[in-house]
Amino acid sequence: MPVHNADITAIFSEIADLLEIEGANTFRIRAYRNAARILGDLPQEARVLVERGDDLTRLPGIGTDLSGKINEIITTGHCSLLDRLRRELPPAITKLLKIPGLGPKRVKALYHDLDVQTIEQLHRAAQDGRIRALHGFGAKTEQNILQAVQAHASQSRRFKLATAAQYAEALQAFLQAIPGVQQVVVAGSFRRRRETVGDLDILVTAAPDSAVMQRFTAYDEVAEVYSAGKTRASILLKCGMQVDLRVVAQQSYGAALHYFTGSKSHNIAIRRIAQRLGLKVNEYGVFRGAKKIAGDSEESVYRAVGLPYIPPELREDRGEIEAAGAGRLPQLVELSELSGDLHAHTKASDGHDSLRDMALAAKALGLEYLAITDHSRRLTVAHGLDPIQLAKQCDEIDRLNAELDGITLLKGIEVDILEDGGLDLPDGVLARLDLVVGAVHSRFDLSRARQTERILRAMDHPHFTLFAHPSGRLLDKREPYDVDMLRIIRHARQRGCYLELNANPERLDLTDSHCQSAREEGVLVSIDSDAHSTFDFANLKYGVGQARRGWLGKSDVLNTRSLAALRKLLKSTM
DNA sequence: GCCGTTTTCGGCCCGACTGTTTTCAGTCG
Repeated sequence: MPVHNADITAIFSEIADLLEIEGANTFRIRAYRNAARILGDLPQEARVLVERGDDLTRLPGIGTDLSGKINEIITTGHCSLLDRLRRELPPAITKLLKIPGLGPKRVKALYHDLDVQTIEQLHRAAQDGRIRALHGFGAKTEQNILQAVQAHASQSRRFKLATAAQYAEALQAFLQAIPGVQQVVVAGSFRRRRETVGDLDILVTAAPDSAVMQRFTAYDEVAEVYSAGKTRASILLKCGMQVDLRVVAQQSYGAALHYFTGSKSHNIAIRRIAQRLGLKVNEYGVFRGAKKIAGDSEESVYRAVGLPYIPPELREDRGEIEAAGAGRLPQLVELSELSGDLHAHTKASDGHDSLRDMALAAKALGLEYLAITDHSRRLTVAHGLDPIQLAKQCDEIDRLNAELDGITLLKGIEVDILEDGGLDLPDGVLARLDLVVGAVHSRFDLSRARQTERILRAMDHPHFTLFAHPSGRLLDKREPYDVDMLRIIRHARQRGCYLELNANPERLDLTDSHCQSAREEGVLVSIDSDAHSTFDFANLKYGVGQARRGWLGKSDVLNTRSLAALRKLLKSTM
């Protein structure tokens, strides 16, 4: 079995957990966590880098020791340090760290004094009242552990961005209406537009005498209050989502927003730079000694550490700080820059609205063109179109285009890519279309080699334009199929075709890192709604968020082109 | 364990809240 980066990440994370329980040097532990993160974010397999003879110590945070361990893992599939740690500590003990309120010190005490090794044993010890007797523990802590263990089974889920948005917007409106409240911003991974969010982080600026904390903890959707102080509170909503609220004075708005937006590793990197400059960054501002020199705006925070403003979507410590320092930050694409949408359905297949209604809705959004791409015949559950039905739809589009002003419908199809890489409709039929969107809707289980071959062959088809929802994943429901995405991206480059970034919040497919790869390889990405009703065009904003996370600028996105420019590009691929 | 415009040692991001203890350790974000 080849070793993937995810395997190395898992090993380093477990080492960090076990070292922490052992009471090792905290900076050594941090080095392993840092390395796990670096491997997790790496766009290429470390195995490939090693095979190519690359020096892994070029990666910041990887020194000779960790580089050696990565080599050991790739070669043997094991890490001797982890093997040793597992002999010294019970294997299930790191699971205890997942219980909120339990950190390494408490886990160590529970193990040494009560021989608690598993969550089941922890549950029993708490029920029996044995925990309260330990030094440093008490009745309240024992009670909290018991509750946390019981909640643990039902929790630890992440919410899709669009789901989180519903709760976030309601809470934002609620908080904004409280007297004394000035600004309310949903920060955290929500503001960074991650595809899923674990909790909501809300920043409020308010007058010192505002009742925002009392009102927040009394919000009628609150199931539990975890903590509530003067400036920070943490609650659980009835839907199972945790919300953290932070209140600061208006003059700290920028510093607090920066701090609360994260990511954690981005913030750490910024604080490190500040430190080298003799500055201190916290949520109240940027300080030289006791003197505050910045913090009213995020721009001022970045300026103080010698950097231009970095958009939230890029703040993952994946090279954005270096790019900002070198003046190489991309100008990220905006929703308003989309000129059209190249993937939409009507009630001819599995959509809900007519051609005309879809066209008018797209026009109302300010789009210049909309490609109609209903399913092809093989997808019977979606009432896919056969050649005759498709020809009829093309005639209808011609009639509508003659009639409608300000919006142009493009003739397309979302054609099934068959198991052997063929397309579900004959060449002669596809030739009449403006674009052909190919998609995989079956046989998700093929091996990596066969699935990749299948898609490459489909792209070789003379009329193939755009590869839809390239990984096939459904967030929380279906894993992506196994493909060599880099090969697909490079093949698209050779063939002159394009990749879709499907904006449906269930998909958000391409991933951010594959968007980055597409950009680096010079393959344009089309941000499409995959709308099945007029309402679904609203999802384009999630696609744009994902594109921004993938460093895409206007010029990297196919459907920022005007209709005339798009037609030229489409013609050159045919 | 990593790193260097303080460079091979001595640092390593910073603050809030809780519970236990009574001045602070542990945990979390």
